[in-house]
Amino acid sequence: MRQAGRQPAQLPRRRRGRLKGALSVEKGRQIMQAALNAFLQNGYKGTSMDRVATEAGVAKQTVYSHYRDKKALFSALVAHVSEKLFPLELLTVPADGEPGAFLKTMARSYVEALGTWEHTAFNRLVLAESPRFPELGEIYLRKAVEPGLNMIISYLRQHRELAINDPEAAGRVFFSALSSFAIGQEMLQEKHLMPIHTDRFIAALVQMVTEL
Amino acid sequence: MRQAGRQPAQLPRRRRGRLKGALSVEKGRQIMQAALNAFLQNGYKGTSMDRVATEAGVAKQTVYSHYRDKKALFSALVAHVSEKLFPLELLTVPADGEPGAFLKTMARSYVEALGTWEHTAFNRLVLAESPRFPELGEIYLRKAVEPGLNMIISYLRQHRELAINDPEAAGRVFFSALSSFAIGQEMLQEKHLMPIHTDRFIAALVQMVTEL
DNA sequence: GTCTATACCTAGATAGAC
DNA sequence: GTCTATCTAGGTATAGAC
Repeated sequence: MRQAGRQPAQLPRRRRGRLKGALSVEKGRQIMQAALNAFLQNGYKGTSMDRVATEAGVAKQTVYSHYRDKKALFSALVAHVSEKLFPLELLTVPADGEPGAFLKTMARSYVEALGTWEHTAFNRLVLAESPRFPELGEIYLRKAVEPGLNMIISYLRQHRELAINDPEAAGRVFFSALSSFAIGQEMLQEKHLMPIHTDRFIAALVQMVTEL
Repeated sequence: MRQAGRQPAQLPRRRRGRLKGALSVEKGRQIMQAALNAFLQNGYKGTSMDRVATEAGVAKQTVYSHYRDKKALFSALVAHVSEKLFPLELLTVPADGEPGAFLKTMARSYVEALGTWEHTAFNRLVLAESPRFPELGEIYLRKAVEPGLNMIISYLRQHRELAINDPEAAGRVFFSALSSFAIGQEMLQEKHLMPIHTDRFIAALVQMVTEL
């Protein structure tokens, strides 16, 4: 009797469940996309839940039905970005080839990847909010920094002909220089204020590493 | 007649002006100090004028009598910090000495200077707010980056025995690596998550520059 | 210049109908 | 789950007395 009220097998009116919730997954994506734009553009404090809801084209309460509060939305976004934004394809080490050429190619694609708007904005967000969200820094290091760093270190270690006596430290120097270059050029607009061509920077860096 | 109302020569009641405004300069310092702590700790949006006033031990309106609005206070703070925080003493080039030793010493003091809490917080603030306050990035580059960069470039250029064919690019690499190291270790807490000893990093970097 | 008090708004988060 | 409407706290900035 009571159970009949649920009409478990009848499927009235529409075929296949999620009658009103049919848009749920889609709205979830809209919310995440809106949050992405908003947080990357305006930072954590500068982003309001109102704005996220409006830009996602949903009511604010819908955002709150997907995420407990603002912090939860932000955490979900960080996890999402960390998954999507750092493709590890370019970290594959080719079987052979001249080290200088490989390092230049690798450096160029790294700088290019870091130079996109999304990467720049995300890096900015991580640096800005890491004291308030300590897990941010760790996620960033583990997902974005460490893989590339380990790759370059193992590469330098394998190529004995480079005669590098501390590959780990050398790898860090290499990686640090590239990061700082990309960050400076994009985040601080050095590209306009004190520009230097990417190829020239990379050439100098690679020369230092290879011609020890 | 009308002018007599101003009592220009009489000095009634107390000697030498600023009767109630006697604390004005002192309060100004308190406000700037409070603003410094607040902005460096919590960022622009995260800092309220209420909090600045409270921590300065003055009324909010007093803050507004010193600065037109929040943006003006922030700008004044940036100018203040840029003046105070970057001592150029350590940028003096010694007459002679072995290049490797000099570069190591210079790198060490640079990293040490960047490693203080105030520098870290200020760097964070600049990176976080530069899209909303474009002048921030420029001030930072002109005051904090360019002097040191120019020093190292001219040093590398003068020491022909290092056989560096592009001193400007090499200087940038040197500086970038140091900045990124300092930023990573402090701002992202790499010192805890993927630590490397400063001396080891610097040794590798200097070796790259000197043993081309 | 400095204070107390307040106007006005936007923020995050919730209530209740559907 | 989704919407409209609303609560409450805290934000920037101002008014007016002293």
